[in-house]
Amino acid sequence: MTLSLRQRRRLETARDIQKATLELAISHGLENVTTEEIAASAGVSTRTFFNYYSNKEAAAIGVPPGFREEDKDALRQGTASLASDLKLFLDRHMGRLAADEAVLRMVGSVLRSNEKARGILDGFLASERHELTECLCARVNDRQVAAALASNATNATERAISLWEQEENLSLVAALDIIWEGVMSAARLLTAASE
Amino acid sequence: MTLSLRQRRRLETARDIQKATLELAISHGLENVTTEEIAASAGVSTRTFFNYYSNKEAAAIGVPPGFREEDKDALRQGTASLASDLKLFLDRHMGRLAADEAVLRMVGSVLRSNEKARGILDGFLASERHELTECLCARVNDRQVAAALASNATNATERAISLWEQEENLSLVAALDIIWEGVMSAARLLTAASE
DNA sequence: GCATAAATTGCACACCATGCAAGGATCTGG
DNA sequence: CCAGATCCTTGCATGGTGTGCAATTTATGC
Repeated sequence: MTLSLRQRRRLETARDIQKATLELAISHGLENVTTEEIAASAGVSTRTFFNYYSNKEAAAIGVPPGFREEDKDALRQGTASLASDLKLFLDRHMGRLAADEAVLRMVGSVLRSNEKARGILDGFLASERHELTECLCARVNDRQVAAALASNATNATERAISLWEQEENLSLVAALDIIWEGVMSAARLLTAASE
Repeated sequence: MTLSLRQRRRLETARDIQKATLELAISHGLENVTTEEIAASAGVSTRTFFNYYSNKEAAAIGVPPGFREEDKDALRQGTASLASDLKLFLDRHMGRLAADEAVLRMVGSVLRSNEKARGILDGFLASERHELTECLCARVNDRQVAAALASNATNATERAISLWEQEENLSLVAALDIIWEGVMSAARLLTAASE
């Protein structure tokens, strides 16, 4: 086995706490739930709750999946057009997010009403954006351009998730397709008749 | 006079509290400053502090200037290329932000280290993005494309501010020029050899 | 097994944020 | 200029948040 008993238990309680947080948040609203209630519902002491997460908003968000090294490598070394390589990268990442749709939907609901939670996620997204910028520097040789592309990409992901939340019967990857189409149209509009 | 004594005083104390918050945050870090200290420094009671702002992060951010109706009208009814009309719009907005550079710099410093503050600002930016999306719908007739353009625009503003914070001797509008160049290059790269 | 490291917990404490009610300042119309 | 309405400020009480510390229990590696 690759994980020790201690490590497995740690991951397990972390998940238990997040699960308890999200369930209580969905039924009563995160603002109206105390850390004490969450801890009790997860079967740990209040003090232990704070050993895992620094506050209830962080507990609700948990640890979102980051980019995979393999995917980043593929993007850096891709030989197709930048647009299609980038789309492929986002598709893979989105596929990973889709693995936990239930959690994603609950987290989204919390984010809509809680400022603090948004801030925590925003910090996480900022570091993802930075990571992607570094990665894209291997393709474009200009940091500002790489940053613009990375912003486009992470924004597209966010908007795709938001679209998926609104529309029933629309998968995450299908939502990303729609959003990406918009991104490409916007790029064409911006370049049209300029210069 | 257009404002009553009451209204003027209200604006004034709101500014006093923000000023006190930012000054204390700069010298000690917002985390290490209590609402009690801020209130005392602003010359009001703790209770009054909370009558103006719901927490110290909101007090630090204050009320950022939103988009002007005149600028939005100009964007909706613009006849030049979309890219240049949008750039003009952003330039005007940035000029307005530049009017209070000192505050902007202090707020930026707070945002870098405070999650809750980021979340509050992010909520504000989301509503600005939404506003801009509505506005752009008058130009592009497709909501997803408008949303992509609006994201590009607000992201460019954020990155321009961040660049301005890093580089000494670079004005806000000059920073926006650099960032915008990157946005346009990115758009060209995305459209190149695709389709 | 046994020493070591890590996890859990209770407790104390400072800080945050809100409701309520009393008192003071400002505004409005006569 | 004054009386009532309205808004603003404040103190107080209260419940929730988050951290430091020390004691106890539970894995781990030798």
